[in-house]
Amino acid sequence: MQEALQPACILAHATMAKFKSDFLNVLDERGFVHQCSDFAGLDALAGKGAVVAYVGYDCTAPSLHIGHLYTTMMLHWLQATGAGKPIVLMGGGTTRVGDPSGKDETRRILPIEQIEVNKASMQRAFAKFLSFGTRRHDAIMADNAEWLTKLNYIEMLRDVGRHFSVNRMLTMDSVKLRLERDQELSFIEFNYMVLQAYDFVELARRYECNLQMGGSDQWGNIVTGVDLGRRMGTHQLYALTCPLLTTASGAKMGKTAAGAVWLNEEQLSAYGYWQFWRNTEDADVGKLLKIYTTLPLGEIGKLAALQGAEINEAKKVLATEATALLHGRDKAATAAKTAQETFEQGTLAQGLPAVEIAASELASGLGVLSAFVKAGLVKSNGEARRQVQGGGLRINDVAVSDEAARLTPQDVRDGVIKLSLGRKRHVLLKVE
RNA sequence: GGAGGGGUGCCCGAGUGGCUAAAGGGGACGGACUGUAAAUCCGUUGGCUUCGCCUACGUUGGUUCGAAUCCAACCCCCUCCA
Repeated sequence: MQEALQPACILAHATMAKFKSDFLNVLDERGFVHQCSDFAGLDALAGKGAVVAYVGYDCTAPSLHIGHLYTTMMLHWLQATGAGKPIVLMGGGTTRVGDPSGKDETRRILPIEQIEVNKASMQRAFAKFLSFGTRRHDAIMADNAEWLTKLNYIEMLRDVGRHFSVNRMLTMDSVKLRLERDQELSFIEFNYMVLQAYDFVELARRYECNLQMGGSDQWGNIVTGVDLGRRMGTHQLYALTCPLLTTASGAKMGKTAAGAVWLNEEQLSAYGYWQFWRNTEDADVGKLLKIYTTLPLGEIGKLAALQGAEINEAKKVLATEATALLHGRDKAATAAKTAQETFEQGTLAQGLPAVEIAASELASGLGVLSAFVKAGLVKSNGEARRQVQGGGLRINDVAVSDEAARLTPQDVRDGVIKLSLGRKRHVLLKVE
């Protein structure tokens, strides 16, 4: 991962390609490849445009986040390089069971209604990155609830269960870790990999799917599916995983003060999304440009090579390009403009997130503490009070020193009052 | 079913009757320094109408002037035995 950031390596691809197919070359050069069950075999399929690849997404939240987007971009390149057909598999069935991979604790079992709500809401983002339809390489969407919920237990055990060795399952990382740490692994979770393996076979039969992609923590589950396919007589199946994404300083990618970096606008505004990318660490810019934008590698190489403060330009490109892919060029440009006005010119940007308040509320004098709570910048008056003591709150760019102060109509500038927490987080109070 | 160990704040983890809104660490947030970066240093980290009050140490009761700390019952987890 680190080496991939060196300009020399980025340029290397121009002279000698590692694979025959554009698909694998692009994935490899852009940092999507961790492990593959058979590079040569997959390369040949890709070369013929005969790959049918799926990625499964469990419906555990109301929106996709940038962790999911990593693998969605693999499907994107599958389509973009003409290597094959993407299948988005919604885990309407598997989410009812819960994947233990990479988790220390048993996942809360979600109510079915919740899963359905999440599924509907998560699905929306895919169309931004994949083109769906009925032609050969058009993406399709499937839901494993369709077949998993109809399974009959005894039949399942006889047809599928007999191909699984418990001895081997116990050696898989997802299981082994729990056992070694004396952590509970319930039977329902233990069955997750069986269902995921079966999904692969089912997709192979229904749609001639021949490749499953996923994060490196899915390797065990995926190759179990490849194996099951062989035993159950499908065509040859392949496994391909991408590396675990961490920031250069070792933290998990994709967390902000407000939680995960969501793709749906209801969870995170286009401006908030832009800001996330703008605030990445220097050392990650090249890596993220390759994964989350579709800019040509040559251009990325130049941007990532910028030194010192100049790398900020690369971060702006990253933010705008990544936001444009998801929310469109216009919203990305607006977010960039809002950021420029706010941070570079220090002027009042109307594009900042806004919260409405009634004029009457202001007329009678609104306490600063509750104003910040209303704006959603702090959770309680107590937190606001502490932030005042630490010098973290500003009104119209002037630090708040008196926690008993009140906002009045005199504080309104151009119809709004600008509240800030720290240097970066701003909310406008819009007077109705 | 029997014996033992354990359940503490976002997480880990100290704490065996008042000095405990609870040590220490992690994480998170804020400040300083910067480049809306990293690293570093400093501060904050239950709620409220904040010199005070309220709610908190698995649950429910009890002892006591006073309990996270003692007692009882119950729930859950772990280990060994059956």
